[in-house]
Amino acid sequence: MSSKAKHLNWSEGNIRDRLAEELSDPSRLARSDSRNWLSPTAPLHTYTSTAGVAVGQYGHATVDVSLENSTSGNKMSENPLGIAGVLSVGQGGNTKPQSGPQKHRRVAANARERRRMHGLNHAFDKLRSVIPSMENEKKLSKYDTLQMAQIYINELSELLDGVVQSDCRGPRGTCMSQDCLRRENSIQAFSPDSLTRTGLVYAMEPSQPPIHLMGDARDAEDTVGRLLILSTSKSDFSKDKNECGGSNGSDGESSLLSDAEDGHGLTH
DNA sequence: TAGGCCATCTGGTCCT
DNA sequence: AGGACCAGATGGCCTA
Repeated sequence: MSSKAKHLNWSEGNIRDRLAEELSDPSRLARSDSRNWLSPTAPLHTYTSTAGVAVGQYGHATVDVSLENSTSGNKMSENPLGIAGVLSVGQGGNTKPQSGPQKHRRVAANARERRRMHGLNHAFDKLRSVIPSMENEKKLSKYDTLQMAQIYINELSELLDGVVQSDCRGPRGTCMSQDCLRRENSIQAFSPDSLTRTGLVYAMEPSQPPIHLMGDARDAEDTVGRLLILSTSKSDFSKDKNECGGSNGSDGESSLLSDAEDGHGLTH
């Protein structure tokens, strides 16, 4: 099994174990609170490039990477000409020569863009850190991270719904609106097609009818309980991703649109 | 060696 | 005007 496929070896038990772990230690939950991530008092983090080179320290919105220090593991920045030198060469190829002020603005814009992307990568790292995954595994790609997060969140929602339901089993009509809406959304993300898209296959008892839950009054817990998330081969995963419209979803708009049209794409 | 993933540069657009 | 955001282009690294 490939490393990526092993990443996808999620089971309900895996996720529930992870959740139980989180619940058993309130401090972990606090650390996992996304509101804390956005706190201006968040500690500085050292961003480490894929080559293991620290390229800057930043707390959210207070990133400060000087042009001189903004080297990274990427070979681009190892150009002896430095960042400014690369400018004249131009990544895009047909870069017009720029005069002093223009060049300075471009250099500043490049630095801002780098910081922005580093912040984005840091956010991805934070997201990866709260997603259950196999130990000593290769890092999830960005695309995989988003897919996994979606599944994880939906699973947590299901668990939460289970807890809430056991606590407040009132008259059917009283807790329908919000709760049921959320459950429908959760189940929607677990539809067979969405699992296939994320490289997960589903299995259910052969006697059970196909799952098309949107607008269906089928009991959520019963249905989710019949879902068994299995690992799949990387080739299947790649194929599915291709069918989804891109190798890594970087064609974003089109693939997301097609997902949305199907009714179970990434929720925005 | 091809394909996947990523970092970076770049120019355009939108927003404040 | 300047910054944030976005998508396209490019090239490097890694793996099957």
